Amino acid sequence: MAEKEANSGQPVMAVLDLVGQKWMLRILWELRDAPLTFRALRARCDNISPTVLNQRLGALREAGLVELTEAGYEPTELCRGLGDILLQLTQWSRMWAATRSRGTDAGPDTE
Amino acid sequence: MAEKEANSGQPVMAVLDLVGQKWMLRILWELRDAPLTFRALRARCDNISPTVLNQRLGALREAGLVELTEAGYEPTELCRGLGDILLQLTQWSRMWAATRSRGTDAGPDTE
DNA sequence: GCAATTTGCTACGCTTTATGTAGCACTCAT
DNA sequence: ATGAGTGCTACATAAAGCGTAGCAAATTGC
Repeated sequence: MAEKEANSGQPVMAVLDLVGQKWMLRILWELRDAPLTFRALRARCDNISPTVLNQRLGALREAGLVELTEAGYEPTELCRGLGDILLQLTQWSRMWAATRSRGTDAGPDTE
Repeated sequence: MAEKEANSGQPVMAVLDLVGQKWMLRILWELRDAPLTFRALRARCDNISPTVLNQRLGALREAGLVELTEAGYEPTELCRGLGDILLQLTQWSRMWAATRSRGTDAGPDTE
């Protein structure tokens, strides 16, 4: 089916707006495995500024994608599908990196 | 923790850095179907500033994900897998939007 | 009780990035 | 030559992010 709807109002636009923000994908990706405390998550995210981290987490919580439990911040069940997509992104990135290194010879591959 | 500063060298980190930039996902998403000229792409992206658009396109071209042909900017074959992932993101976003719209008052979370 | 530690999170000054308008150099059709 | 299209740049302004410091609350140990 052809998607010819107007861009405005489309769900994907909201998602792109949300997830397209800086650090957003990284945050979700870091939470993919286990819950992390605010500080641990911050440390994983290259010591992102706590101001921004809190803004992002606020947006994610409001979007119902992340929640703060006793164990720390963790993705909700609703976020699971998004996590799968991020996993595919990870897999694709390996292929992409391999193709890249063939062209520019960026060096050894750690994974 | 399994990985630490080795994150910096992981392919997925490079991808997250690249596509995690503002407008990046949107640009790739707008190019999903047909090639677009610089100006058309700009118009689709809510009239993004040409400065930023050019920066992003430069990064995408350098990454081998987008190229400028006679028809305009279009994703490369290498970008195809990424496009599929974005398509899944689109599908997921519909489910997400649906859950959101009926979940505003049906949430067990009370604050 | 009291101090030390850890939690989520905020304040604030500074730097980086994005915005928006205008316009350049070029190509092509008229 | 003129006009309209192209990709792209300059520049001043506004917004966003950064990084350090620190707060209030909860927990732990003594």
